[in-house]
Amino acid sequence: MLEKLKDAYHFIFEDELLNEINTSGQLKEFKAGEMIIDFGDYLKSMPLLLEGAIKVLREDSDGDELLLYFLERGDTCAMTLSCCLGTTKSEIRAVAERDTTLIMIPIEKMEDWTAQYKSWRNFVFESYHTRLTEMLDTIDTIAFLNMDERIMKYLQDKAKINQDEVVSSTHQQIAYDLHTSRVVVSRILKKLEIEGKIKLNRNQIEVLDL
Amino acid sequence: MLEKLKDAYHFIFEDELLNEINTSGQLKEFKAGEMIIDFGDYLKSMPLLLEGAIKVLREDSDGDELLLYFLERGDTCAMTLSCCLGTTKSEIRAVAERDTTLIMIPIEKMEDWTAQYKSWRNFVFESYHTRLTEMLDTIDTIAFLNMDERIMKYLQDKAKINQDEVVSSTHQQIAYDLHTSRVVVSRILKKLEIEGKIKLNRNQIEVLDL
DNA sequence: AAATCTTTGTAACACAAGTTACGGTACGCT
DNA sequence: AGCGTACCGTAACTTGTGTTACAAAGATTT
Repeated sequence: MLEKLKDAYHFIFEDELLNEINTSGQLKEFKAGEMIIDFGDYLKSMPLLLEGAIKVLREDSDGDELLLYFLERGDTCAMTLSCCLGTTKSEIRAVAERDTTLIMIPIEKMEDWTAQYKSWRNFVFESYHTRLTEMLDTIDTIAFLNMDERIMKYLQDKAKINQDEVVSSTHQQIAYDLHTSRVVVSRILKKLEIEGKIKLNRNQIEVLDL
Repeated sequence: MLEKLKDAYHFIFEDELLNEINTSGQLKEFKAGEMIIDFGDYLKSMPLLLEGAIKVLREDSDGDELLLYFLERGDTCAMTLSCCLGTTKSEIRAVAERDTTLIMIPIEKMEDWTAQYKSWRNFVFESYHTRLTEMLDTIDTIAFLNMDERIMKYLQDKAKINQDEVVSSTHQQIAYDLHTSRVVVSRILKKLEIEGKIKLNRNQIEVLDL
């Protein structure tokens, strides 16, 4: 574990802190598709992402979903972060986008480290900052783009996150993430294919325009 | 200034810190409608809200606006906060919603206080948390509500922020904030009036259903 | 009061996106 | 091979929202 940890975080944290994380953190693995956090969960530990990718979702009262953003190595879930501190319920759902390993840090440690390590404080602030920026981007996408553009952006993001220009999703799954209907997705995907931006196959979409 | 400061923040900060804020902070006043921060501004100080209210906007590449949220007494602009730390440009515009007084804190102080005062750290974390929550709410509103509901929510929020059930805005101003057109706003407002939820007058909308 | 400007109301139309419906095609299973 | 299921394509229609156009009502200036 220490190796993976150093691999991902040695730029950010000093050795002493890395060792602390190593001793008090707990390694957890999730298979692609597994749920990591659900709405309303109380969190007693904070996740640091070592490998893989996580997608973070929002849900409304009718159970309709909406993708917020993806998390990659080196990220932490800032929403979780603030939930930990406030011991409030989770406002989001987190699902493993692909096989993922993360370190769970007990929240008791967090306050100590915040007081003690400047690098930890910077990391926490940095995380909040990137998360806020990501949220702004999400808002821009929903508010200012039409569905064609949103789908294209979604595919590009997903290709990037999975480091694979072939996105393995059904039209229905995309529809859930973007809070629209399957028919709309199919229609627009076909249009994008005709425009030469993607190539369609069963369960697979090749993104040509990255 | 110290009085106002204590008035708004004595629950949160210890006396020592309040005194520090008092000596290094600078009082600023803005009239309703004045711009406080614009897109791309570099920030060399962080605002603490003493009195009044601020509205925070986002803008897309075409210059179209969208209201993100309102700030009240005791709030700070978490976007600004993270801009300060990263010394990056402002991603948002902040406009005085009504006459507003705030304290500008030089960013150099912030790091000292973060290391030194637990109450300051808590305040910063708390601010990030409420801001993220607010952003989630904004996303919910845009993604899951239709325009009727968005307008109603907007009016209720605005009435609350200004502590006045009469909202003094033109239809055009509302249209800008919600990123839609004046005609749409007029149409829906008329409908809401017929439903008995509001009462329309020139430049004024009385919110009956708070 | 006349002229002008701002704000609001309303109709008629355009268009993107959501819905319903149904057929076809690939895949897995027995 | 035959059957059932999941996935995809497409047409026809509805709905919500944006657009254009114009007129009327207040407010402001001259």
